[in-house]
Amino acid sequence: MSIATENFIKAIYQFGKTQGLDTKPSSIAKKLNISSAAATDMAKKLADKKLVNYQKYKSLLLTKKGEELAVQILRKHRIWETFLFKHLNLSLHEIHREAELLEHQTSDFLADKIHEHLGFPNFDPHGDPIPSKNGEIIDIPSISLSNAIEGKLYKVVRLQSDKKDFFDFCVDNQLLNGQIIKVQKQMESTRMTQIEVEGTKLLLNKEFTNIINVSEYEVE
Amino acid sequence: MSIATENFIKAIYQFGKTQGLDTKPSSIAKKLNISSAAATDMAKKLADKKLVNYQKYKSLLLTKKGEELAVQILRKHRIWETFLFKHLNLSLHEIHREAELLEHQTSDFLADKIHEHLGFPNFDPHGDPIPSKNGEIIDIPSISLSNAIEGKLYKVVRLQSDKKDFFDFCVDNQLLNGQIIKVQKQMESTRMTQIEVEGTKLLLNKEFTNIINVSEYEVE
DNA sequence: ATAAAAATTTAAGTATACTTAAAAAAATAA
DNA sequence: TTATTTTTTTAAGTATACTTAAATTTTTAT
Repeated sequence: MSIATENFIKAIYQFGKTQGLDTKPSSIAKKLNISSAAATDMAKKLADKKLVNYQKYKSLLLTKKGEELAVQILRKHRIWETFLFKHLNLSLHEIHREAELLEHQTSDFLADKIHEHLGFPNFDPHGDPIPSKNGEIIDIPSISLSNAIEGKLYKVVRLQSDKKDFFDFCVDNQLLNGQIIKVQKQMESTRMTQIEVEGTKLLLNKEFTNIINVSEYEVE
Repeated sequence: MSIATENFIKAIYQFGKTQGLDTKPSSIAKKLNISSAAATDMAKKLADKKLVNYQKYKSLLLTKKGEELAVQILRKHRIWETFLFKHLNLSLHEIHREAELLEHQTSDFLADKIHEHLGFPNFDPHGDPIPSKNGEIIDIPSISLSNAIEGKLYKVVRLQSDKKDFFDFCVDNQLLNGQIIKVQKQMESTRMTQIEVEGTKLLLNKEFTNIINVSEYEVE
């Protein structure tokens, strides 16, 4: 499978499955920086290969085969991220950038070796689950910080972004995986969220809160 | 630079520089499992990009720019090999296979990080030098085992092959980098070499001795 | 419901990286 | 030295992965 194909399949999977976004060819095109025409073209080719169900003017759907492929690419991506973070001390932003390249040239054999070397982790440094060899994905229920309830305590469980600015801000403000935070105010009109992290007040806009996933924190 | 381009440039470099072999398009084609026509085609394109000097019916020569590119790919290859050998315990055969893929998707940034993590080694597990960032290559003078002199002691300094059978044989017989061996007989007619390794006599044909490089061992 | 706007697809064309088959040049052998 | 063999190149064609521009379909707004 070519790199272009893998990235296309991956984009459909991520938009559809994990982000609940539209998977029309044009949406995928935007994500991959190619023209809509190129995306339609690719969609048809992938339909020939039974990786995608394609119907004119409709959203793209992965077949079972297509989804299995996507999950294995994701597995390699997240194994690399975990490795680069733990052993080479790269930042959350850097690991994504490098894993994005390496994932396409990683044999199943090598992915398994690295996973073993890491001690078979189930989550990557972003808090995203590492799919198993047979494609199982552990789901830790979490909600977007933008939907959290005022006054409650939450634990940060996922930081889903590939933007350097975002990660720099998170690191600077201790907004990292596992961190306990308190949601102080959800401001409906401005769609901003006020939280408290280690005694510091932070006012976050929706761009940020959409990307931070949290789970309710039960005080023992 | 595409993967095809990188592999082409690398093949010219290795045939010409380190193996003293012919670098006509057809030789490169054989190595890369493509047709001669495709190789001629590629040679012209690389000439346009000033990576190769191309003259009809002549051997291919890398320009300065082409050689610099080849050396940096080699650097990434050997950094990966060293890493996969040291940290993931892959065999000499496996590291080559995986590095062959990873080298093309490795940023300069990542290569440097891995190199640093390894403690800036100068040689890979095959005994081949890791080029520096500015392209310098340490040359340890060595000769092919096929040219070694009867009765003398030698140290194995390089195992240059990418074949599993070869490495399995070397491992089984302690023919590894750093190993001290004694050359007992060079048989002119059959072109075989008899050596002694840790008390065991081995009779090696030219296919093997060509690939094993040794340097004279001075007894203290 | 229909016209205008927006999105999507089709069509035509390009670059890369190949293929096979033919033509041309170089190497070799009588 | 000339003919034959071998090698290399050229020519024509294919698949992938794109592009822009035109045509078509869908969506939205009135």
